Amino acid sequence: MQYWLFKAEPDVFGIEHLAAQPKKTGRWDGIRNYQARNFLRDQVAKGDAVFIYHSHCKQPGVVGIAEVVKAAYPDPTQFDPQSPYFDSKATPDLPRWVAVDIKLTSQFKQVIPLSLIKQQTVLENMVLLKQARLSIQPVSEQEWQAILQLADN
DNA sequence: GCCAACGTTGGC
DNA sequence: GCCAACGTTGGC
Repeated sequence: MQYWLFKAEPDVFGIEHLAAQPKKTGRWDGIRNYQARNFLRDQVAKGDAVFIYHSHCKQPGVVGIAEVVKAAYPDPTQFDPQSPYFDSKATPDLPRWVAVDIKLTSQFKQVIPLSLIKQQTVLENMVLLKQARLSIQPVSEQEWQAILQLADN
């Protein structure tokens, strides 16, 4: 089993939206970056554990944990002209982008803020800190445990 | 809202 | 294939 961090903008689709889905399970779609896509398509597997991270908001940080319940499949939004994620170069025969389904398993009482993560020596090599703009990224087991210890519950 | 970092596009 | 122009991300 592998660990991941998925970024979300809470104004668009954040942990609150996921929590409001039936069975707290929803589609993680709209990923339009090749490096993130490759992780999602080739490595993210059913049963993997995911930190949900809120970016572009007042208090950026890790807000909860989800589990991958369905591995990569073609992201339907790429075929939908009404969707902001529509891609005219993608076809059902040659899909370009993928989505996964995740189920919310834990919502932290308090955000684990980026500012706190930055203070941890064990976390200084996190992809989150090294490569700021990657929206799907691997997390090592050591990093996973260190962040869990920062959770207030 | 600003701006640095970095990804993508397209002319040549 | 290079690289300038442009667009997006995301912390602050």
